[in-house]
Amino acid sequence: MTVRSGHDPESSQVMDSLVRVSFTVIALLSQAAAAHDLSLTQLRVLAILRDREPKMAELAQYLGLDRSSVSGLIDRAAGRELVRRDTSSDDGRAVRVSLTPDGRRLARLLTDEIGGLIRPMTGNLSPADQRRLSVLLNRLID
Amino acid sequence: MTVRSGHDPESSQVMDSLVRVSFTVIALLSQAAAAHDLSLTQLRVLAILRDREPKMAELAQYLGLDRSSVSGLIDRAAGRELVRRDTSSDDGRAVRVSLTPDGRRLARLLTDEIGGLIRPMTGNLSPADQRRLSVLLNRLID
DNA sequence: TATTGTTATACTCTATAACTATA
DNA sequence: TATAGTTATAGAGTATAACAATA
Repeated sequence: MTVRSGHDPESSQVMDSLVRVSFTVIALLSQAAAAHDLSLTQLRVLAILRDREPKMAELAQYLGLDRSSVSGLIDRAAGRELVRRDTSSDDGRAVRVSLTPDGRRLARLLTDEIGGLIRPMTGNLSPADQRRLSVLLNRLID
Repeated sequence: MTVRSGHDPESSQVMDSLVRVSFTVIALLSQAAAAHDLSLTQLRVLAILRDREPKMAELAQYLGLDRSSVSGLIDRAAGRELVRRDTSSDDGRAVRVSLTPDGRRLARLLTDEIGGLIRPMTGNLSPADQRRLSVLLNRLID
């Protein structure tokens, strides 16, 4: 995936390295997920639910997916006992999703394994360069 | 997607920003592809074929997919006249894949549109910082 | 026999449209 | 009526296994 477009060479080069690194990182995440028979999307579900117990519509919002797609995702995750559906007490229509103990354990394990996969890349940099990279990356998304 | 693991804080922070930026970049690429009714994988196919005319097995290698999956991908891309299959002259079993003129036009257009989507992010950085970021990112993957 | 590519099959992911139940 | 969620359906992406053609 090369991004060439008739602009400043700095701009093209940084876009190019960004895209290449992004594909690499996402491939590592997918690999970690696949090792536990999870898709990248299911990995995202577990990551989101680590810090939240959203309603279905909120989860769909986080994931950027249609509510109907999330129904299927949660069906399959619940079938594996990774997540649980609870009907809301205040709104009889709403369904709140949360991690089961198994789901939380797997989420933690995945976090560690992903760290192990990415660290070989970042380990090429000195701690100071890691800080610099982190600052520059954060300025891209803040 | 947060990567926490009991190591140096620099290491965790850079991994975290890497993952977040990677998701953002991949989402932009998917968005650019979707605007032309392409999946991220089909976008990758077009990008790979810009510089190569691989055999099916080689293309599968580049994509990291099974040959059977690539058969379907190329079926659909060929159905849209974006790519062409040619039987190899030297090996009667092999099939060589290449972009059609339409495919090449679309690949070029996508390159420009992706640049337009990513530049707002990188535009926050000075040319000097862009160079620094590029150097640091390249050290992750070289 | 081994390799290249395709096909058959099955499953996940995703969206759209139609539906149920609740507000 | 409007909203939350599910279901039905369809299509893309993916892998595994079985196959035909060629080496």
